Amino acid sequence: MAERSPRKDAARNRAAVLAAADTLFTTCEHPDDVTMADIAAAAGVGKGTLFRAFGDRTGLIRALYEARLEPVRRSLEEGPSPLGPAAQPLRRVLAVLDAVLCFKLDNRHLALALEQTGSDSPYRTEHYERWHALLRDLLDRIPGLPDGDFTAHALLAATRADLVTYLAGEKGLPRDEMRARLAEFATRTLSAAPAPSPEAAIEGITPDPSGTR
Amino acid sequence: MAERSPRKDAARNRAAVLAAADTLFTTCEHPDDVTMADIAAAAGVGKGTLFRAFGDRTGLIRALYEARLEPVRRSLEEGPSPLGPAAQPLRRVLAVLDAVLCFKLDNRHLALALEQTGSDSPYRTEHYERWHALLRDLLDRIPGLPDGDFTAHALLAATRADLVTYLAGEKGLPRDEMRARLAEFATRTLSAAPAPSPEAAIEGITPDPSGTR
DNA sequence: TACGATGCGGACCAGCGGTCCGCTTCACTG
DNA sequence: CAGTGAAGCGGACCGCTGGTCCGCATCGTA
Repeated sequence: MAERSPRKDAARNRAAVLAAADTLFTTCEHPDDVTMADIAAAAGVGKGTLFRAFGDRTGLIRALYEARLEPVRRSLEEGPSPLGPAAQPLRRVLAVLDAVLCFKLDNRHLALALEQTGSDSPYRTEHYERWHALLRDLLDRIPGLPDGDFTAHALLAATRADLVTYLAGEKGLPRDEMRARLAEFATRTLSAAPAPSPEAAIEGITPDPSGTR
Repeated sequence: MAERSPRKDAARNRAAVLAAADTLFTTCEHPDDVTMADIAAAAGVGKGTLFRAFGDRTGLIRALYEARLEPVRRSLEEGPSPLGPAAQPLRRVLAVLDAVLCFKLDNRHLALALEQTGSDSPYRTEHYERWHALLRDLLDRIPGLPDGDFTAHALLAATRADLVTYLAGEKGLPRDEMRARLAEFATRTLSAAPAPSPEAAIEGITPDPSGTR
C-alpha cells in the first residue's frame, strides 16, 4: 500500500527518456519513424529501461502527452475567466475548444502519435474523457441545447489531430484562421436555434440508405 | 498504352482475396489481428499473389472499401431525391451525412482499418475528397452559410470510424438514435444563424492559450 | 562496509509487412 | 493441337519492429 519512492537514477533516466522522446517526436516527419530503439539511444539508456519505466510505446507517448497537457489542465481548473470555471457556459465552451485546438496545433506530432495508436481507440484515454465530460456539462447548462453528450463528441472531433495537421500542413491554413473557423462553426452549432425540424429531417427519409445489405 | 486485360486466374484470385479479406475483417475484433498471411491463407493463395494484386496492405483495404462504397456513390450521383442531385442543398447535406454515417456503421471494421493506416492521413484518399467536395459545394449553396470548406470537414469528422465505433460499441448507442443525434447536430449547425459574435468570441480572447510555449 | 532490493541494458525473440525468383499456368500463334 | 513467351504464382526469405529476459551494476540502508 505504501507508495515506494523511486530510486534517484530511475527518476533521472525517466526524465532523460521523456526529453529525448519529446525532441525526437517534435523533430521527425511522421511519428512512425521514431522507434523505441531510437528513443533509447537518444536518451543514452537501454531499451529495457524504457519499457520498464513506461510499459509500452503507448504508455510513453501518453506520459509525454499528459505532461504537455498539464498547464492546459491547470488553466481549465483554476485559470482566469474565459477558460476557468468562472466563465459562463457558452463562452467557456468556445474557450475550451480553442484551447484544445491550439494544443493540438502546438503538439501535433504527439497528438498524431497518440490518436493513431492502433490497438486502443483514442476515446478511452483519461484526457479525452476529461475534455468530453467538461464540455458535456457546460453544454447541458446552455438553455435550449439538447444532447450535450453527442454535441461534445462532435465538436471535439473537429479538433482531431490528423484533420488539424492536414489543414495546417497540406492546405496551408494559417493557425489563427483555423481558430476563427472553428469558433465560428461552434458558435453556429450552439446558437440555440428553434431547430426547424430536427428529427423530421431524418425520420422523414428513414428507409436507411444502406443499399449494401 | 493499351490496357492489358487481366488473365483469368488472376481475376479469380483477386476476387477470392477480396472475399476472404472481407469476411475476415468483418468477423474479427480489431483490424490489426487480421494479418496479410491470414488473408492469403483464407483465400487459398500465396502471399506474393496478394501483394502483386494490391500493392500493399493499404491498397487491399482501400480496394475493399471502394468496392463496398460503390452503391452509395451511385446513389449520390444518380439516385432519387434526398440523396441524389435533385434535392435541395440543405436537405441533401443531411441525407449525405446520414448515408456516410450508415455506411461507416455497416462497415466499421473496414473504415476503422482504413482510417488508422498509420503511414498516410485519411484525408488524402479519393473517397474523402469526393465526400468533402460534394458537401462543400452544397454548403456553399446554402445562403447565409460562410465557410463551407471547414464546415464540411467538421461535419465529416463527426462520422469518424473510431468515434462511431466507440459510441455504438462501448456506449451502446443504438443506430437510429445516433443517426437522429447527428442529424440534429447538423441541422443546428446549418440553421443560418445571425451569428451573435462569430469572431468577437475568439478574437476577443485571442492571447493564444498556449501557455506551453 | 556489507548486503538485499531496485533498476539497468542489450542480446534476444516472435511476428509483421513486404520481396524475390524458380516454377506453373495461361492465352495466343502457326 | 502443340509450342512458346509472358504473365502470374507461392512460400521461403528478409529487415525491422515492439517487447522480453536475466546476469550484472548501482542504490539506499543498517
